[in-house]
Amino acid sequence: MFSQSEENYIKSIYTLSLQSGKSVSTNLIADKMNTKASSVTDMIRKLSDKELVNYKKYQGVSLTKAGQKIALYIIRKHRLWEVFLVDKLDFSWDEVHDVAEQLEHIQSEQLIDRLDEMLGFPSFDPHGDPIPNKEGKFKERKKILLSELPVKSEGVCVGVKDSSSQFLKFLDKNKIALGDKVVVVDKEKFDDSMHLEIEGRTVHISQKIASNLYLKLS
Amino acid sequence: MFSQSEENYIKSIYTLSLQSGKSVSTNLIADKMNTKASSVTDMIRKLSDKELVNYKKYQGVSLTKAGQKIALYIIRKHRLWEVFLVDKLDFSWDEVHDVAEQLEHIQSEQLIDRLDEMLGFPSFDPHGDPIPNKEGKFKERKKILLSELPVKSEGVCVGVKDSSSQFLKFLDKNKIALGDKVVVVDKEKFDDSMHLEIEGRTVHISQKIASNLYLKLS
DNA sequence: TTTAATTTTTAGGCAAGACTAATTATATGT
DNA sequence: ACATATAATTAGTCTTGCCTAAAAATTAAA
Repeated sequence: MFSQSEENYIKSIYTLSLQSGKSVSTNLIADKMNTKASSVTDMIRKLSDKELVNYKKYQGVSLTKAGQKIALYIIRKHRLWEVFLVDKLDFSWDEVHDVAEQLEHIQSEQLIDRLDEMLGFPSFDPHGDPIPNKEGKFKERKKILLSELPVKSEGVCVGVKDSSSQFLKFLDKNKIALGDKVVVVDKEKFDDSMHLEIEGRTVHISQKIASNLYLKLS
Repeated sequence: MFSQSEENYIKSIYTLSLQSGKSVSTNLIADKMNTKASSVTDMIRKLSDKELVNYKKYQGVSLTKAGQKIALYIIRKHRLWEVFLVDKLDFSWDEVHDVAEQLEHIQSEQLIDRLDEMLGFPSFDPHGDPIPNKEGKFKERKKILLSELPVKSEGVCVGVKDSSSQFLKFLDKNKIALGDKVVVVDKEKFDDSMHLEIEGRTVHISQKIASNLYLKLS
């Protein structure tokens, strides 16, 4: 139906749109995709011809309804494969991205439906990101960055903002996992680092860590 | 490492070599791959530069040791995915080929190792074809075409020669599956059709069917 | 063995997707 | 408002993988 390259552009435009809210610039896409602005312009014109993006020269792009539908389906596939790799093949959450990036392009609706079923129709992937259902709908969980929490408050770890291998490995090393209960014991005024109690243990983390961990209030 | 197209050529050359025994002609490859002889020549020169095939102009091609290793790894991946689809996702054996054709190109040794483990290190795929292990070794089962069996002999169904959807669906419809015990009750001199007893049931099949079913003697 | 038929290779081209360099719009600062 | 900086687009090229048509090599037939 669509080439891998087209799918990758659509996915990138989707995630960049989410972050910025409005239409996305050529350079931003080029940066994200490690390619050049001119290549982006080429592809955008192609996607525009197929009516997957709204595009006026020099005005940035946004996905059409059709484009969004495709984006959500690719994301669905990516995240389901991540769950599969972690739950069924014992990958750790920092190892799944590159493989899922390949698997997300496999074309077989039956495969994805069955996989979904086998995994018990999961709503979130191993990083806490929501998985669109067959209709493209998903429930965004009400979550807040740990760094935003005041002293004495508590919550449960439900996701990561940065899902780079470095960050995930750091969390593993410090035994911080999704589902863990977190209490904010104290905050340092000087560097905004935080003293926490995680599943009973005392932990001290930097502001940078705190601003990449999502909690749900409990 | 190698493009999908390169991998597909390598796989085709491998299977055609098995059948013919000797080096494979350009036209044969073109036929199998639904492409043109000139395209085959192009690709063969490319593979020859990478020392994956032995090639002298007008003399056909054969795989080098390196090429064989790659072929076996692709076949390993293809057949493991077929087992996965049938055993874990309840695909029927006539539905798996196209999806496995895509999945076989996913690059992740870890993925394949874990998949292999999850499936219990299977030795044969759903059609009875052997699965190479991590080192590329596999045991070819001693098997014989049902059509070669004399009256009164018996065996167990272990594989199919033709694995087209039509043939597999025919077998399903007639409740003939791998593992079934088969007794040759009688043979018609006129059309070489056979009267069988399969798992207790009486079945009458044409010569064409019999010459596409592999049995192991029991 | 010499010709005819077949197979294979070469030559030249096309589309997708990328790139560099040059050009044109838009945005910014004074 | 105007010059300049930045961003986006166009023009032209490259590689991969495919194609058609023509030429060359091999094989088969008389």
